[in-house]
Amino acid sequence: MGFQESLKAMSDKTRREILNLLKNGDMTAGDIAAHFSMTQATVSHHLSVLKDGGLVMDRRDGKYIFYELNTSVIEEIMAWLIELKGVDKQ
Amino acid sequence: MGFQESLKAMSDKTRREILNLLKNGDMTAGDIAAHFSMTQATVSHHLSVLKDGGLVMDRRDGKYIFYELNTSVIEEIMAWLIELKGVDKQ
DNA sequence: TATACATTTAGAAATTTATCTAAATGTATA
DNA sequence: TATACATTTAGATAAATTTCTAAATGTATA
Repeated sequence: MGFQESLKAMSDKTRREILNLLKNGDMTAGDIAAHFSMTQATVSHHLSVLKDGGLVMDRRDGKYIFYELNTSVIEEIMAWLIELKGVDKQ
Repeated sequence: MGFQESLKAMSDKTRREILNLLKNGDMTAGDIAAHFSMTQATVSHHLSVLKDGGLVMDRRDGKYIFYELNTSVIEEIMAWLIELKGVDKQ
C-alpha cells in the first residue's frame, strides 16, 4: 500500500467512479456493483485494488460489507502534485 | 488528451521520475533517457504517453527535442482530488 | 442445521502495457 | 551530398490488467 498502488488504483475509470460514489457516503459492495454493468466479481476486484491503494476501507456489518473513502492517501498525492507544480511557479 | 490519459500517464513509476526530473528544468530526450537503464526507444515511448496525457510538451531545437512540464493538467487533477476529499471534511 | 443471501476468491481468456531490437526520420556538418 | 547524431516509429514478445464464470466463504434465518 504505497504511492504506486494508490495512483494505479486511481488510473482506472471504473475505480474513479466508485470513489465518486463513495463521496456521498459509505456503501455496500452490492450497491456499488449495481451502478455498473459488469459482474459483482469484477467490481469486487476493483474494490480490492482500491483497498490495496489505501483509497478505501471496508468493514463487515452482518451479511454486508461496507466500503468508505479513505482520504488520508489523497493528501499524499496532492502533496506530490503541488511539489511537481513548483512552489515558485504558482 | 483527457483526464483518463493524464492519470494513466502518472500511474507509472518511470514516468513519474521523468516528471520529477523535469521539475528542475527542460531536458532533451537523450538526457532524460540517460537517467534510466532502459533503451532510449522505451523512454521515448514513456515520453509519448506523458505527452498524450498532457503532462509534458516538446519542442525541437535543431538535432535535439526538449521536453518540459505542462502544469495546467496538474491543476485539473488536483481539483478532482479536492472535490473527492470533500469540502466539508477539511 | 439446512438454506439463502452477500461477497470474495480462483482460474482462465482477452486486452493493454512495457520493453526490446531494428529501421526510419529529421537535422547538422564535413 | 554523404555521414553522423538525436530521436521516434514499427513490429515483436513478455508481463500486467480487466473481465468473466464457477466455486468458496461468511453470516443470518426458517
